[in-house]
Amino acid sequence: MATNPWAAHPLVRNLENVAPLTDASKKALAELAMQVVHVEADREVLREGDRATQCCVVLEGFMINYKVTKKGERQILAYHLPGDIPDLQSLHLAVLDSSLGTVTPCKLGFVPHKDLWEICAREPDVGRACWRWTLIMASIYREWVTNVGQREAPARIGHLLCEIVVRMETMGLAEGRNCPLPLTQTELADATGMSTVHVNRTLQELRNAGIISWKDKTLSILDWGRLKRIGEFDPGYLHLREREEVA
Amino acid sequence: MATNPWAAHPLVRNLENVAPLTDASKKALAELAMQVVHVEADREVLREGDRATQCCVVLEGFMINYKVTKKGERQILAYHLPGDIPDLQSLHLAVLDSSLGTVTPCKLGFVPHKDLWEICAREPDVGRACWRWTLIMASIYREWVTNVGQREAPARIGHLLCEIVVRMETMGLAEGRNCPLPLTQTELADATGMSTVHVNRTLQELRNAGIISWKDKTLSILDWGRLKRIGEFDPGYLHLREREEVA
DNA sequence: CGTACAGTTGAGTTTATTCAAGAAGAGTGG
DNA sequence: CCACTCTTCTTGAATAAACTCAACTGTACG
Repeated sequence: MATNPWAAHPLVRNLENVAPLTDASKKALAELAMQVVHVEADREVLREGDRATQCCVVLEGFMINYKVTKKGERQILAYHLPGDIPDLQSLHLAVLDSSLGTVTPCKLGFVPHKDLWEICAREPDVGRACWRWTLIMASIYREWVTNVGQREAPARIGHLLCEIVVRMETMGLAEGRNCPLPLTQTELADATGMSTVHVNRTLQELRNAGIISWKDKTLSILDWGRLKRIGEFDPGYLHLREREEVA
Repeated sequence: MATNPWAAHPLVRNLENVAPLTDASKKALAELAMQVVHVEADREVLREGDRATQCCVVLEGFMINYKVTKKGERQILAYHLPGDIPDLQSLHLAVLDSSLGTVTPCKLGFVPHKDLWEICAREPDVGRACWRWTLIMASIYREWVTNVGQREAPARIGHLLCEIVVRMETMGLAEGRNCPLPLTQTELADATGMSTVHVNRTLQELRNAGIISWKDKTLSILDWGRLKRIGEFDPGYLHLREREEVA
């Protein structure tokens, strides 16, 4: 399978991680017609309230899903890596309930809903993978509610860092415990519901304890065991290794 | 449609709110074979880590979905009303990432995954409604992340109360702005990530301001406009009125 | 009448926030 | 290469929000 040319396509690679796909499905996914657009860093791509008729596939770069409160505070809801379809739910929920933006410069592919409906109907395993992917996202949201609702600062930051590293590794974007982390402390703050000042001080604690290092947009986990413990991180909610166990 | 005998079935009623169903689908849903079980209040029905081979339909009563942290704190992730299938995601994610429990005494119906797969394959509109329902739940989680992450105490409580009232009304369980609320302040605290003491004081603020009253397990919204404003509540994320607009 | 649980209150403490200012980089144009 | 700007990161100090602890009230129920 890995020798197939389609396997290199980020979308194929991502959905294959979610559920097994037939060769026909992989081919069809890789050959989906996309309108490719390059977007610079820190741009809003879709806004809460917009009505979608197409989906956005991340081909290169790092995106975020977020809401803005009445008081102007931003809550980041998810990070999206290449291969993700951040607005896949718009297939069924046409009106967006959150916004989508770039963190780094991104290469995006837009696919009409119609084409996605067709491929889901023609290749049932693609439909299954898509549904399953949205369910995994829901599971991640549940974990985030818990993170923000119950854990204190070091655990919140620790948990988030663990999640990012694991997801990066799954997509082959991280080696060992080193991983690109093109985020600002402000973005970490908006994801964990903390002030930037507090994030800064919490990161210093983790650094001074020799648990992480983070410079030049690269995060290194120096003591994975301790970070996991501090962040109460158990990767079960990512549902990574259940593929073969499900019908 | 409302005159059909199946329309009274809570499951039919709920899924019909989510997406349009054919008469054949409604009949099939209402006739699903269920193992009916009565469970008393405050019981754990499914535990995080369990492996599911069936789904749980709420027929009567009030359930919660929750996680317990290493430190023993509980985070409530969702409230479930009659007609809900709180663990519908287990169709694709066999290992549960959160627990399920009763708040009030409940009547539950258990349906094997196999039967649900069959009905989804046979009646595509049921499959669509199920997927859409899980996506609406994901949208609610996104709103909760924002609620817990960004809003301060009065807004958190206000927002949660607004959501519960609206969802109750949608299921025909609330009249006007009065609504059964069989929760303790502790359960409100575990849903909003606050201490019970702080919930208590925040509720008193809302009561003293003449915005709500809450006694005998019944919540009354005395000033809906003000509660909405305090809670920054915009029901768009519940995706209630998009049915006809989606393919 | 006693027990259990939910709700309430007060006081002290902790955690995190806000505000403000300075240091360190990265990128730009002269 | 330097000066300039912009953003990010860092630090200190005052403030505010929320938590913990502990006691006490009320109510339901056997």
